Amino acid sequence: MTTSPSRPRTHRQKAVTPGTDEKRERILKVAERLFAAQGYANTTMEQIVRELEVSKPFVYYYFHNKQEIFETLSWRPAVACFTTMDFAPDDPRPAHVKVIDGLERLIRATIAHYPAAFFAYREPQVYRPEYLAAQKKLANHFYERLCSLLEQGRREGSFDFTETRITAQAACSLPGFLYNWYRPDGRLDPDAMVRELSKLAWRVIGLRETGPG
Amino acid sequence: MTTSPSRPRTHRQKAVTPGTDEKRERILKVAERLFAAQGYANTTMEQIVRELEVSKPFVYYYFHNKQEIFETLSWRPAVACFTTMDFAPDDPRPAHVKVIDGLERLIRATIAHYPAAFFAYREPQVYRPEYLAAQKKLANHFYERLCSLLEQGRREGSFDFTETRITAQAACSLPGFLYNWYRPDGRLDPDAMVRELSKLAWRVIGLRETGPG
DNA sequence: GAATAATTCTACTGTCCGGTAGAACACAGG
DNA sequence: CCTGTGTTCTACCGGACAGTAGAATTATTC
Repeated sequence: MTTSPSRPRTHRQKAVTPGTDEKRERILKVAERLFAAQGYANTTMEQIVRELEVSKPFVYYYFHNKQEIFETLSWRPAVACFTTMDFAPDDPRPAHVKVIDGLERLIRATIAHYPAAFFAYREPQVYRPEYLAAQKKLANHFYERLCSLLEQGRREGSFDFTETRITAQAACSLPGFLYNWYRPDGRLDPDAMVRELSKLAWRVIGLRETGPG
Repeated sequence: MTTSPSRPRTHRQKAVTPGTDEKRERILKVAERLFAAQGYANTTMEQIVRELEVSKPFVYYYFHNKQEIFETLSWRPAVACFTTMDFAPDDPRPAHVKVIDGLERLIRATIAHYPAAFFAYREPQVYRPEYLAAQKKLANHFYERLCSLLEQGRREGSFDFTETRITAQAACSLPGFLYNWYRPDGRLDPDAMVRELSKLAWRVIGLRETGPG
């Protein structure tokens, strides 16, 4: 589940001329900044091409439409964030260690993918149903893993909570709500922010300071 | 600070004929539902008047424009939520009790004003600068109170945290991020949800189970 | 260097939608 | 009823904007 649920590719993308990826990335970079600052509807293709100093058909040659740009931008953060509770089948660590690790990875991934990581939270109505379905699948997968690990950790005496699902959602609210106050140029550097927020997220799940083992 | 930073009133609103408020509320109710489901840009005045079974000038008689409807809907929740850390000057309770109470009130107010309470989080780019300034003033006021109380409580040994501002933001992320997963018709009734979330928010600020006093 | 394909352009179109002009209607006071 | 004011209507406008037609240009292949 690392490929985007994108539209069927036309002949154009079949021939992957060197430079195509770079041009797509250049478009995406500008679009990301504008979408983040103004929202989807208030960002016009006109603005995007003006900042790129190209014409509209240039962009439409690399993307089918505005929506595809937005979905492309949104997909990578979604995958990065919602796979942070995936662990190797032979990972021997106990559940509570995995949760601690996973939450920190979630927070790190969220900050690493600023600001596109928040697009889906802010404007879910922009996406096609197919995209939303794929994203929901990722999210369900994530929360099932997390809840399962949480209950395992609770049985082992490492966590303390009553409502599993709500506790999971609450812990993930910390990174999820970041877009509302986090600024990359803030006082704390990203690493310090990740550590700080992780500690707070661990409290939500009732992590005992002195767990077993 | 309980009046909206709205446009100067025209002659029309001066004559408050009985029934005017009801009609405004009726419009607001429909608009709130549509804005929540589809976002601001995807909701058309056409849709709003169709659901109301009136004509466009009917709505434009009670509101200057679409934006004013959105701002009106957003303002009441903003006031309700951002005044939850205000306490009477002679309130004798210790800081940690005020914070506990305030956080619970914040969560209750957020849920009570579902879904309009989340409009500003999702589409801040919709508002006029004047509105945003007024809202920011409310928010600053709120966080100053909260941070002040947090540090007071920490000095008294009731809380445990290092970064005041981040801790405050993290605690408020729980209600703030609710729009992403809370559904009013969910398993828990609103009261139970408020209690549950409050307990989790208290953990974020390092509330000691057995505080002094 | 001719032929073909890929890339990028200028200039345009069609649609959607917020908002309005101006008429019609309702209703109060006299 | 007549007059003025408040309310609601039908019908329309103008602008913004996503997306495209078709030509021009550049790269590639033989």
